Amino acid sequence: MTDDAYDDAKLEIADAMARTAEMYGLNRSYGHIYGLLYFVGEPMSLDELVAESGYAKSTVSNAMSALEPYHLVHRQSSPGEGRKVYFEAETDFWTIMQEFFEQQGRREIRIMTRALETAQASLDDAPETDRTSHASARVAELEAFYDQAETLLSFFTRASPEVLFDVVSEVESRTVDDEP
Amino acid sequence: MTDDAYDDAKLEIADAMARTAEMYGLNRSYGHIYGLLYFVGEPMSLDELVAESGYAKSTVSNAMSALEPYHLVHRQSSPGEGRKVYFEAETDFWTIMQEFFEQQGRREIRIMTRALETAQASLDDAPETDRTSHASARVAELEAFYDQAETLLSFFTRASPEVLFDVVSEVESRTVDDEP
DNA sequence: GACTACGTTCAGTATGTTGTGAATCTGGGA
DNA sequence: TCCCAGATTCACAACATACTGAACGTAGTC
Repeated sequence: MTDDAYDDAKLEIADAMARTAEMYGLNRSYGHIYGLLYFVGEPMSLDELVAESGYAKSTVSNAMSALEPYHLVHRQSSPGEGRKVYFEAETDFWTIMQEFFEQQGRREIRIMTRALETAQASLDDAPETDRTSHASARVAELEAFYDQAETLLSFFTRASPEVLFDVVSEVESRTVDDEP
Repeated sequence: MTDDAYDDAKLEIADAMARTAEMYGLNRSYGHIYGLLYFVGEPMSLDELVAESGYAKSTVSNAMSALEPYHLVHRQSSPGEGRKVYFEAETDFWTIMQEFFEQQGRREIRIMTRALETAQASLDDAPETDRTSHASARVAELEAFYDQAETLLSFFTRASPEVLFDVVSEVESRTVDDEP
């Protein structure tokens, strides 16, 4: 039971990470590999990860390349060990989350605002009818929404967790005070 | 140029929605169809959506079934029109977003906390070694993170946009005051 | 400068997803 | 009750993604 209990725990975490990764649009198995790396806690080489995970080396290599841009893993090469690289799991989940939502949010905002500008321009060119003015209103609504979204996004991706918690507990107590 | 400009705008929006949907893990074409419905602004039947989008009826039907749980579309059946149903796009993006993150966030928290409990139990069963105590620490960190995450999630998915904006501008001005 | 130990890239297979038209089901009206 | 107009379900073809082992490239060592 000695190794097994440890391995059970490891696989439990890796599996949960796999499912979570999927929710974020990342590859299931990349989440699994990240979970192993996170659980073990110390830097591992590609070959160690292969042994640990059972995936092919190419898969693990691709996983690392995919996880790096999100800063979920860090690459470390130690001198005197040739080309060998070690990977370490990032453990600061707040930063990971903030970066993720920053990236995704910015992308969405960019896509939508560009489209909204173009659409607005088209509608302005068209002769005004019921349809076009209705559509213009919709476009304007969306523009307003994304303006607001950008403000909130900037705040939440820049604020420290401490500030966020202060704010929440403050507002929460404020609300309680307002109750009859 | 009359119809064309209107249609250009429509497709621009639909395409942006398609790409955005993809970012949320929803089917690209379902996002496209939602975009059309949103842009047109009035309820449409399946057949109208088929004509509008060019997709097969089964695709549109599946799209509606997929979008309904997120409350992105609403089904309306008017009496005296047989079985015919009309679909209307939800336009309140704040609520949509809040519901989405509520669903996703809860799911992630559930998956992770369950796994963390199980893992903790396994580790408690195992004889204490360097590995297990290290892993226990990791598990505890994650538990702490998800506890905090739950608090923030509850706040952001329940607060009205007005409250959120008040908070942001308040904190923002506070920060400015603190500058030298 | 050549060998070695590694990481990365590549082409192929296996698996999953998307969109379709035909078949099926079902509520409402006659 | 029997149709009919509509929605839903299904099996399938087209397409995309994931994982692999083998080939390749390359930094470091001798």
